[in-house]
Amino acid sequence: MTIGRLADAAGVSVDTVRYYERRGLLEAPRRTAGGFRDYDAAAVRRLRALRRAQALGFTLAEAADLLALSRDAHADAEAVHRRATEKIAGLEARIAELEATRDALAELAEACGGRHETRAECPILRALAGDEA
Amino acid sequence: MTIGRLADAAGVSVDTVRYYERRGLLEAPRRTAGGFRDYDAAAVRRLRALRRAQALGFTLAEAADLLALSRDAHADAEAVHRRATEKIAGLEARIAELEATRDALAELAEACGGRHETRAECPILRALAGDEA
DNA sequence: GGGAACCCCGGACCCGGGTCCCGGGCGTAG
DNA sequence: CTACGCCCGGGACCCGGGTCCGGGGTTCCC
Repeated sequence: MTIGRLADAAGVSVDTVRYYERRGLLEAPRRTAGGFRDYDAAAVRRLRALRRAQALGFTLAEAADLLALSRDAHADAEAVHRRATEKIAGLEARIAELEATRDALAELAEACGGRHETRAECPILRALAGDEA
Repeated sequence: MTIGRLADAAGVSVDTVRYYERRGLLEAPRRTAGGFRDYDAAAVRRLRALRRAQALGFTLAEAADLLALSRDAHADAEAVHRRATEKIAGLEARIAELEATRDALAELAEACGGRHETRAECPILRALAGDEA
C-alpha cells in the first residue's frame, strides 16, 4: 500500500504521514525497489489509533507514549489510566480558564448591553482602560 | 521613561514591548539623542489595556482592533459589543469542544477504573485500537 | 510505450505569542 | 573617567501540528 492509500485509509494527508514518520510516531515502512514507502494494514491501525488519541485530547507525543504502553510488555493498564486521569485534569483546568474568561467578558457585555453608550461609558472599553473602580 | 521601566510598569518583558512595537500594536515612541526609546504614561496605559484585552480572550490583533475602536471617532460602542459577543461565542464553542473531549475520556477512564485489566480489556486501549463496537 | 498520477526528499513557511542571543552603543553613579 | 547596567537592532528559536513547494524519479493503466 502506498503512502497515498494509507493516508486515504486513515483520513489524513500524505504530508501528515511523512511528518509522523519524521517525528518518530510512525515506524518507517519497507520500501519498494523504486524507493516508495510500502505500508501494511497495521500501519493503518496505528495511524488511526494516533488520531483517536489526538481526538481524546492527547498531544502526538502523548499519543505515541500511550500506544507504546499498550504495546509494551505486560500491559500496565494502571499507567494508561493515570495518563487519562491527568489529561482529564488538564482539560478541566483549561475549561475552567476559558469559563472564567467567558464569564468576565459576558459580565461586561451584559453591562454594556445593546445600549449604545458613548465610549467613555461603555463598560467594556472602561474595563480595557483600567476603570475597574 | 525607558523601555525597561515601561515593561516593569506594565508587567511585561522588554522583549515583549519591542515585539508589540514590531507588530504595530504599540506606537513607536520618540527617541533620546542616544537612540533609546522614550515612553510616556500613555504608553503604560496602552500596554496595560492590550494585556487586559488579552486576558479577556482576545488575540493581540483583536485587542489592537478593539482599542482602535475605542480611540476612533464617535465611539461605536455597538461594534465593541459585537466583538465581545462574537468572542464569547468563540469561547463557548471552544469550551464545548473541550468538554466533549473530556466527557469522552472520562467515560473511558471510568469504564477502565482502578481495575488493572490486561491491555486487551482496558477500555481506553480498546478505544484507541478502534474497538468501538 | 507513453503519459498521467503518484511518490521521493529536504527545506521553508504558517498560526500566536513571545523568548533568547549577539556584538556593540548609551547613561549615570561613584 | 570608569565600570556597570541598561539599551540598540535583527535574527534565530520555541511550542504543536502540520502544509506547501520544487525538481526529479516511479508506477500503472491504456
